[in-house]
Amino acid sequence: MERITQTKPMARKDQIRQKAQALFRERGYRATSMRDLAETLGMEAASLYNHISSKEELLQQICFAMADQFFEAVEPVVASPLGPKEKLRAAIEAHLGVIAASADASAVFLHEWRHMGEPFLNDFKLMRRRYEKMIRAIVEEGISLGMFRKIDPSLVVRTLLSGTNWTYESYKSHRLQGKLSEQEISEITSILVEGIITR
Amino acid sequence: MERITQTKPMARKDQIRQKAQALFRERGYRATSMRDLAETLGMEAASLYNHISSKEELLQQICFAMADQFFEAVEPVVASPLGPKEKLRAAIEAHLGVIAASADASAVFLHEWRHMGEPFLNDFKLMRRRYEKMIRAIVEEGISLGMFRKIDPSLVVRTLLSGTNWTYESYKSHRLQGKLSEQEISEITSILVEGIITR
DNA sequence: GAATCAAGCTAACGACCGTTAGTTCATTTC
DNA sequence: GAAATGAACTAACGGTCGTTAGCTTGATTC
Repeated sequence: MERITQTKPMARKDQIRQKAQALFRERGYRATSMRDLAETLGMEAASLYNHISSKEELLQQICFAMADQFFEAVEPVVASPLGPKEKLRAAIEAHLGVIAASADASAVFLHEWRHMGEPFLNDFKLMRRRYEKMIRAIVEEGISLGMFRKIDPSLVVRTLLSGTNWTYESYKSHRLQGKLSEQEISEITSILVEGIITR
Repeated sequence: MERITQTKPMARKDQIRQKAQALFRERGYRATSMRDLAETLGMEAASLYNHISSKEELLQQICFAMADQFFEAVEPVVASPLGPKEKLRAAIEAHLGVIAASADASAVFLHEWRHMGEPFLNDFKLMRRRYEKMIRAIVEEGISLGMFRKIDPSLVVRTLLSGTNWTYESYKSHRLQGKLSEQEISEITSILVEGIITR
């Protein structure tokens, strides 16, 4: 029988990562100690190092895994044949969908990335610039077709993305409370997109 | 001759507060040590305690001073006789003006408040709720007059405020670079407000 | 010119930090 | 059943943290 690699071996590490996401989100990376993290997992701090190699590795994996998720959700939208208005709307809904699917990790991605060391920090900044550039391209196309108002596209993109960045607050880990409905996600998108459409 | 109280005595403490704002913003509260702060001021960490009583006192004063500034800027707008649309626009421009005037402290206000201890933390949360309620009243009035789209007002307010919260990034301390112009502030406001107006 | 005082200094405290070393023990593998 | 492995443990390391105590010094006050 062939070996099915890493079905159970990964389980414990994933538990650690999940708790780390929750704690890094709630208290911040620097204010979360390895002893705190271990305690929520019912183990000693030193035991964590059977599964991970450092605290910062946890942060890196959380941040870059989320980056991948955002790209995987938005890139297909950008490549689609939609018009600028529908494309921008779909891109923002995709962005919001990723946050909704991984609220804890998204909060870490949005606020704790700066505590990574080099060279990861620089990689992260470059990645984020690439992400904004991708969305900016939609805005620029919309402007050149006269469908969007003539406003500095990078200013527009920052305002759009920033306007979505509170939404993870609606998803307290493990709880149903406050979860945003499909309609609410659609409304947030609408507020942001309608603001830049020519009338 | 009458004593003019605290013209120079406050100078050093204000220097400390200003450097603390810059460091707390750049590195985060927990990642900034009192020794870091002292070094940027050319003194030893212990000497700071001739002027302040604790690290957390610095954070509290920064956060609550900014809260005062936001209220002082926006409350007159709310009390004014403007219609909902103009009132909301003026409120957001006032909010952006406060951020522009104190970028470092605004960044701390927006991101580092959670590191305050009780009871200050709870006071802060109540204050913020009051601020959002104040702006929500404008939105609710606009909706009831049919001038704004029928969208959950607290969702609207969170999106509006969140959409402004990236702007401090344009103001690197002590540098002219990237400063937002009056027109850009007006454009950001326009994006956000136009998105909720009925058409 | 003596006294006061603001504002710096050095030294150090106890607490906590991330991490390593070495051990134990149950489970899995051959 | 012996050997190997995974995953936990205890103990401890060197470092940094916020903060305090006590001292020095130069300027100000009376």
